[in-house]
Amino acid sequence: MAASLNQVVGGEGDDRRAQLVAAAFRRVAEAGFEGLRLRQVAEDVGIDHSTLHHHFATKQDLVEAVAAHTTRQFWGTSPQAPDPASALRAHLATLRQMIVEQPGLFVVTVELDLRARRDPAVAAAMERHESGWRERLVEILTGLVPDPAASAELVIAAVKGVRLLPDVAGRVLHQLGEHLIGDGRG
Amino acid sequence: MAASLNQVVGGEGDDRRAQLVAAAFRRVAEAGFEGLRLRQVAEDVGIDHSTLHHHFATKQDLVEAVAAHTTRQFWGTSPQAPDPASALRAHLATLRQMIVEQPGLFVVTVELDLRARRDPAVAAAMERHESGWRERLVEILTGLVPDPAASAELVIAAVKGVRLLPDVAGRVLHQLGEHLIGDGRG
Amino acid sequence: MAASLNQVVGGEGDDRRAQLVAAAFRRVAEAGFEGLRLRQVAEDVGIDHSTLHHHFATKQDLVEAVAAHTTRQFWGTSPQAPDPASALRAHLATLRQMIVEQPGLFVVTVELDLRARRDPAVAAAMERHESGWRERLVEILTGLVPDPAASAELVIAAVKGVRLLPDVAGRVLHQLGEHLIGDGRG
Amino acid sequence: MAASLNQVVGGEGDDRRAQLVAAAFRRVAEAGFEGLRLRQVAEDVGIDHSTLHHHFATKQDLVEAVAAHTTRQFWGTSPQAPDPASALRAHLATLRQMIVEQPGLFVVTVELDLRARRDPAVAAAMERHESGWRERLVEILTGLVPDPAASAELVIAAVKGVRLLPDVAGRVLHQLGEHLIGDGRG
DNA sequence: CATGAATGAGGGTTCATTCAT
DNA sequence: GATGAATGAACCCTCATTCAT
Repeated sequence: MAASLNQVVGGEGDDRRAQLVAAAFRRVAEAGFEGLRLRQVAEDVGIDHSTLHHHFATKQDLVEAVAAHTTRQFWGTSPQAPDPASALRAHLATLRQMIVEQPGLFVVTVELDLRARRDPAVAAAMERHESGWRERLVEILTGLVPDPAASAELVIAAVKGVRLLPDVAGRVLHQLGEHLIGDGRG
Repeated sequence: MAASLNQVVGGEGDDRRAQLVAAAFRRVAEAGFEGLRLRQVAEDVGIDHSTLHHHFATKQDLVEAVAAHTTRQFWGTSPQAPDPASALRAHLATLRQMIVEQPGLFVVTVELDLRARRDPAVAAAMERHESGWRERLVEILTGLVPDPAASAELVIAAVKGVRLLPDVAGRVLHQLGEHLIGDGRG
Repeated sequence: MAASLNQVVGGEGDDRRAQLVAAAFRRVAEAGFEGLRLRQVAEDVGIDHSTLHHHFATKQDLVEAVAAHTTRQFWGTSPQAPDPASALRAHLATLRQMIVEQPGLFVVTVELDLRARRDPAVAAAMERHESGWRERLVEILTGLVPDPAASAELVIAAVKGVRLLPDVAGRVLHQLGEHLIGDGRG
Repeated sequence: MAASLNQVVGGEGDDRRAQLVAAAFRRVAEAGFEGLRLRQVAEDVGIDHSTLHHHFATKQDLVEAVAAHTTRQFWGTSPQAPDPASALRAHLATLRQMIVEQPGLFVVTVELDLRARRDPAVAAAMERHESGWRERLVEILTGLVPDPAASAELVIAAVKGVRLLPDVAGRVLHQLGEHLIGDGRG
């Protein structure tokens, strides 16, 4: 009774693992993996730092959970669009909005891209994430541009290039979209 | 004369600094700032780790020197081109070649972009570097595209987005270039 | 009857204790008290490490149980011999056989001897064990050697000295036995 | 000047490594390898615990130094004797005296014997030590007993068996000596 | 300019133990 | 009796930095 009430009311005890991952994510967004300290993560959640090891045996485990948690935040909702052009516009608009509203998410993504170079587990997570994104883009771009695969790569590159710059993301992605859409007309 | 004299007489000290910066640069390229260890840098150069502090009082000083050394490697040679289109093509070709041939340079650049978020000195260096690049791009794009400033931003974004991917850099940058050049005609 | 009933009804708990002691004994034989981990012991038995504390409130309790379990393995069977000489030979042969066949038992004994220096409970257990052994030896040696007490001490020392060396145990104990038996004759 | 004076007067700065090994040795004698703590060792010497790592990169290095330091304390002086019998008596008397006067030395030896089972470096040190001892014993026993090799093994066993018992060491070793010497007469 | 000893803060990790369920 | 979350002390080790030589 008390337990179920606790779950319903507070929900705080929901999942310590999730809390820890969220806290770690926040720390990485602020200080990078370079500045990720297990003691701080535990403190953020309000538990002893040794208790963290009860949920994540090693720091690496937590890092991998952060990678999964980060990539999971993409493509939660897939908006349906009547035509390829508006689908692309919607896609880019969503990304621009995410870049503006959740800058930390993209900071962590860059951190993960960098870490992937020395961390096979993270590399696998990022490749899975990126290939999903690529497929989605190719799907959208098919029928809109002559070479969907190449254009998808261009879109990915442009987004990656403005990930850390909310101020220019809108302009750049809009321009890119119009370029691609206009291209189909030519 | 003065330069060569400088190298002969007291230049060894400066040489050491350059050696240390180069070694640190290499370490960052391999292991990130997260994996940068002063002891290793000193050992790479063949001096005691205490001696390193005679050349760089603090680790931060070395990091800033790495930032300067990194940005300095761009735009060493500015190829002259008869017309804007070939100037842009040359610019992108140069970048593609650098990405392929000096991947470490771009890894460090991403590391610096990330570190710039928490390190004002690095931030200043990167902004200086990037505004120089932007100006150069605007110069090239003027007369070629309707909105040189916006297109420069797009180019920068695309390059940043493929910095870590030598395999797709060529395709993406080529496609972008043709887009921009073709756009001017329409 | 009572015994079998005990096993059926409430004996499982006692079984668990025995299992835990046996597992702890094995761990000490392999890794020493230095490497004794309650979690591993519990895991070896197939229970949660918290549950172990229901059977042994503290690690010290388990250690003392291991000491008791270890000393209990000696002198289970007392072979009857027609004369003192063959009694001594049988005693030494039994020990040699145990050293060869159950090396772990003697490793733990050495561990216990060492721990006894800082652990009064273990010290008491070992003293009890050793005085029983000594009495038995004096009994055997009486009528065989001039100073049974001193010779018993010599036998104990020699056995302790080859406890960890199954390869030389046979030779050494045999030689010692013949020395003692021959001595009586002279 | 000050430095040489310091060396002459206090001698304390003589060798930090030696001081640390001595302190570690003392700790092992008291608390076993199980209770060896680098922080305490450093504190005993009066330096920060991190400084200890400047002299011994890892705990294992210190342990190996302790093993070397321990075995080095044996056979420092080799007393010359006119005949084998008195040579054996002198050898055993020396050992008995060491056991009585330096009990810690033998406690550490037992600890090392035990650790040798899981530590190849320590095992090598102990084997070297023991084979040296064995050779010396064989040399002494040759001409005194029929089977010097076997008797050497018996002596080693007996000594090992009384290492931890200063009270009985004298009696046991004396009896053993007379046994061996008397044996030659028969 | 170079060295090696020393520092101290802090890192991840381990482990026996406790407690609510 | 059994579990899993939590604790806190302690562990070995790392690293940038300082200082006397």
